[in-house]
Amino acid sequence: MNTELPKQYQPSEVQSRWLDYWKENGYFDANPNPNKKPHTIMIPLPNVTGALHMGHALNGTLQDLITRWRRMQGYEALWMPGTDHAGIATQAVVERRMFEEEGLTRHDIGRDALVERIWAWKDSYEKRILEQLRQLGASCDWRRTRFTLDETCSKAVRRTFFRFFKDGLIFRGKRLVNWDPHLQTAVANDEVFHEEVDGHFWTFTYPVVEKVDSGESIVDSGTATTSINSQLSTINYRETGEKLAFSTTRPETMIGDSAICVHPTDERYEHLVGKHVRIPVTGRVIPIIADALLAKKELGTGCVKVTPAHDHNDYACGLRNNLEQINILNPDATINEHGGEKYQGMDRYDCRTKIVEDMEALGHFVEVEDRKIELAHSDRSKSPVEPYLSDQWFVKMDDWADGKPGLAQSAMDAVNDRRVRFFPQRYQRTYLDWLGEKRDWCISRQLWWGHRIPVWQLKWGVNTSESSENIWSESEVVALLMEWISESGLDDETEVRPDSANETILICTLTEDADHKLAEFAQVLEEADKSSDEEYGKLYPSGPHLMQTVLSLDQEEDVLDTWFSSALWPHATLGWPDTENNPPLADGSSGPSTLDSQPSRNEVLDYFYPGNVLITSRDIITLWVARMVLTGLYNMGDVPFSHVHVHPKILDGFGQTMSKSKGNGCDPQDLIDRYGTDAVRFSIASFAGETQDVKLPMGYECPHCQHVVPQALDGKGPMVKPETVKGTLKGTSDKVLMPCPKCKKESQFSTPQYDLDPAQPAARMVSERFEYGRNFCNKLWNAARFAILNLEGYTPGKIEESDLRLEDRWILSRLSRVTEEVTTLLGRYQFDKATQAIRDFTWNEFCDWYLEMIKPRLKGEGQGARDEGQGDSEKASAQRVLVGVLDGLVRLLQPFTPFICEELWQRLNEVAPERGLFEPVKAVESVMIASWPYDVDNADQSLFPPSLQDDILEHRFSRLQETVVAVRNIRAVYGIGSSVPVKLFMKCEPGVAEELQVCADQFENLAKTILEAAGAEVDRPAASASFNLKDADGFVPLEGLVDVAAELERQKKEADKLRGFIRGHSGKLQNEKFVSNAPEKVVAEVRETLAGLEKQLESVEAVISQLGDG
RNA sequence: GGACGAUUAGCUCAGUUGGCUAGAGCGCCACGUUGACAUCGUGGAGGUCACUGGUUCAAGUCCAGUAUCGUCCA
Repeated sequence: MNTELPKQYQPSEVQSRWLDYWKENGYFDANPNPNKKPHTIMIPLPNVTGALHMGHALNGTLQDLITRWRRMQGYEALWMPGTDHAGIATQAVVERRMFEEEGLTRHDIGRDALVERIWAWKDSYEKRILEQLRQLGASCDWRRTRFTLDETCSKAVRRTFFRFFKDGLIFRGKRLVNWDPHLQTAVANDEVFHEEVDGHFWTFTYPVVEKVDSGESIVDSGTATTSINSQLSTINYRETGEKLAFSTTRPETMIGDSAICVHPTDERYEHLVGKHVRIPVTGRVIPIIADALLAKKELGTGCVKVTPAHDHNDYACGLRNNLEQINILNPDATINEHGGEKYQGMDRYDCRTKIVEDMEALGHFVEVEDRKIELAHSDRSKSPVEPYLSDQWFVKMDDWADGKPGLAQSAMDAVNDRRVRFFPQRYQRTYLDWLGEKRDWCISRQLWWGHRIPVWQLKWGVNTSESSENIWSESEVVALLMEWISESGLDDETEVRPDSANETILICTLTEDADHKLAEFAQVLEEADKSSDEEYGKLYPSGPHLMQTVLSLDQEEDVLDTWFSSALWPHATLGWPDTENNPPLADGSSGPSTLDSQPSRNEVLDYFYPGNVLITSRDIITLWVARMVLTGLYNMGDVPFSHVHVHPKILDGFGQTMSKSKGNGCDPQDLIDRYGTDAVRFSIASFAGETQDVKLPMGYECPHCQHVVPQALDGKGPMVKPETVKGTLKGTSDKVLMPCPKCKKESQFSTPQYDLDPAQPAARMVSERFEYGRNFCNKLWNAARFAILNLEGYTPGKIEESDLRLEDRWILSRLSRVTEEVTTLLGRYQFDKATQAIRDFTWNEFCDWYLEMIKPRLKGEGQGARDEGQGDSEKASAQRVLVGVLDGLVRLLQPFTPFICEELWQRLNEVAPERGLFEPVKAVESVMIASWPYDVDNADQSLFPPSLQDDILEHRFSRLQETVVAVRNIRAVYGIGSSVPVKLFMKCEPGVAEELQVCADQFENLAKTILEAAGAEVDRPAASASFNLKDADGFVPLEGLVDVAAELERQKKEADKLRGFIRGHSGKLQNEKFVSNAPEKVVAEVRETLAGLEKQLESVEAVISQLGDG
């Protein structure tokens, strides 16, 4: 490897080498270590639905940055990797693909076969996801990689559910859910999107009816015969002749109407409240109610129909007014028995048509208008969802009856008393507001992919038609069950609770073993010959009347909400609930132990829990973050992390969120291949500020001619595609070719909508914004290249104070500040500012000034060489400082750009294995394990301690910089080439003059300028251009070159500028109120500034008058 | 509908508790390539800080309202 560095940084060559090296040395591994403090980050587990996108790249970069930083700070830093089975999302994606490619539905192949296919999908994407993370340089402890359905996580899920169940926190209830009739599952709110569709807005009437006195005969009004268990069904009604008009977009729901609602203050209907109407198509009679929240006077007729079982607002209204909830749909969205003979079995949309016809025929149709309707769609199946009343399982979030804080409150308390802190802080509000509602958590999903709800239901009923007198009571069944459980040795693994409302006994199981035994039991119950006393006698040893009782035992079909398992991530991954053994590693072992004897406790859990920071995006603060905190408190008695950093979202160039369906997503690998991992990481870190989301204009680079085709919106909606592609892409599965506007050749283009054909040329995604990072890496590379080229003859050695020249002291002062600043900024998760601080230092200070200034010394041509023949020692000290600074810089950058830093560290190890400012030592074998250059707890012991920081020196240096810039400016204005020497005269105080003289050699070096004279006695030479600083005036004689008129113009402009500032400042000082009200310090500052400005103006005016004379 | 955020140079963004001449990167213009880097260097142009009011000696910054955009929750 001892070859010269190439002129350009070539990332791909470097990356694979160091990934292997790090892995071989186990630098990513974290083990319990009593000599170090732990630092734990749990990855926001990516879904195995698909490959990682830019959001993941951002998320991963920041976590890796913090992990690498903490590792260098001496923490035992664990970054726990893993993936989420993502229930609905993954099942849907597999089902969709299966249907598209083979025309099969899940019902065609069955539960086991589908689950098998999903596992295959999971295996393939998990592999891809983990590889993507590796390519990003993620320093996860890969041995500990977890998956939410693996054995370790499953145990945690079962234990948690079991504990919830035992504590009475699990219950079953009916809730209005978003029902996806296509997938036949409930869909979470966040899995629903709204889309405008063409619809109709019908207006109908219901006839008002009144009770018929008992005994009076009924005239043509029907009875509420179809009503369900309503007392109304036994009462007769007749029409009063009045009609109530209302509008609806879903006429079929009138089958399930429970009321008509008006506003309480609506005078038009005041007299009708409390009366009834009849639903013409079913004949059912329902009340007219008043509800201020549901009805709006000014909207339409002011009347609305209320269908509590099929509309979210109506549901709430139904609860407020104690209305009946009438479910009218089957799971496939056909009408159920409440439709009666006329409608039962019809699809909801067919029924809608039929009802409209019937209403019209019955004379209750008023009008219809076309209207755009916001319709909820399932994100997974893309089909409309129906609000639907169904049986679901819940976790109770509310407080206990005795006022003890419940799960939600405990998680709120943790944030309120700052055990968990949000960065930026404003996000804690999202968390607290959401938890504050204390809504019960619906944890059941009607899916096949996931953790099956570990509950069995035991039902009992009558065996024969003979007599039900002797049927067992609930307590008798429970007693029998308990006896069986005890005999089976399942006392600790099951929990039994009667669910009287559903005439069911619930049995929660903790283990698979218990499930097996219950399954066997169920089998026996099913097969038992109910007529054989002998058989039954074995089963049910007690009681002679069992022949009348039949038992059935079924396992719950639903699976748990994905968030149930991910809520446990922070402790489940560490092996909880096993508190006695370390969690298994990938190789099956339990990893190194700090205990000599056989471990008797789970050290990994003890050591790494609670974690330190969760780094995530804001859209899962509620669904995930809040639930991790509450399960952590519930299971572990402690919060899962003390900080939550919420980073920005990545948007496309049009400010839209990236998504697969919009086609604007981007595989980070495209960018990594194009710009290099470090460049991508550095750029991403620079984007990660506190307020703004990240807008990324993207383009596609033509593989033939490298022309970049920008992304464009498709003109109608949010779809994004290369601007040369005509037409819409939505719903297309054919691969679309993109013509290049420049070379006219076609290529595929990178899109999340389908996989590229690797055999064909493809236009990959590019974005100018990543050139920021690429250019920076190249700059750093070349700075290091320069240093290494100039280290010939380097010897390690302590740097004496007397060896340090102005630029050395300055760069050390600056580096000390920057290391301190970056440390502070990272501690606050201000990645954008940290990145900028490092870039500015590297580019604008280290490269632009320091490297330029030491070039003469490195060549043995410094001032010392000329004046005193000290060339060798000057060179040696320059090399030592250079190596020291570069060493520090590489350390500082390692968390941001690990690959280039490792490469440079290794190169440095070859040419300067021993280095360090004050005590040169042999450098460690990898920058990953080098120490962080700023020690927070012990600043004085830092590599670049604060004692190096020197305000006065930095001020002196600024003057040098300003002088050089001013001379360069004059060169540019007068078109004097940089190789033509010029002379410089500086008029200033003697002290300043002395300081200028000290760095005279640098004027020559940096600006090819000879400092002829400096001091108070200096006069403006004739025919010179001039400039002025705060404490000095500079003159550059330009014999023959100076254009008097132009120079006069330049100086007058300068004078005008100064006068403007002076006006502003003196205005302030003349303002009585300012002088009396503003703080003394501010007033003094203004005075001082004004004095300086006036002095400068004086100088400029002197020059102007001379020019005028000349 | 509620909460939060944003609106500053052509583009993407910084701008601390109000306080000296509002900054950066990219892009643009001019000049510059015999050894660190053209993924570069030097210099420069470019901003009524969305709008309207208010508070203040002083507002990009604080307050109120308006407009537009975004996110989350309903």
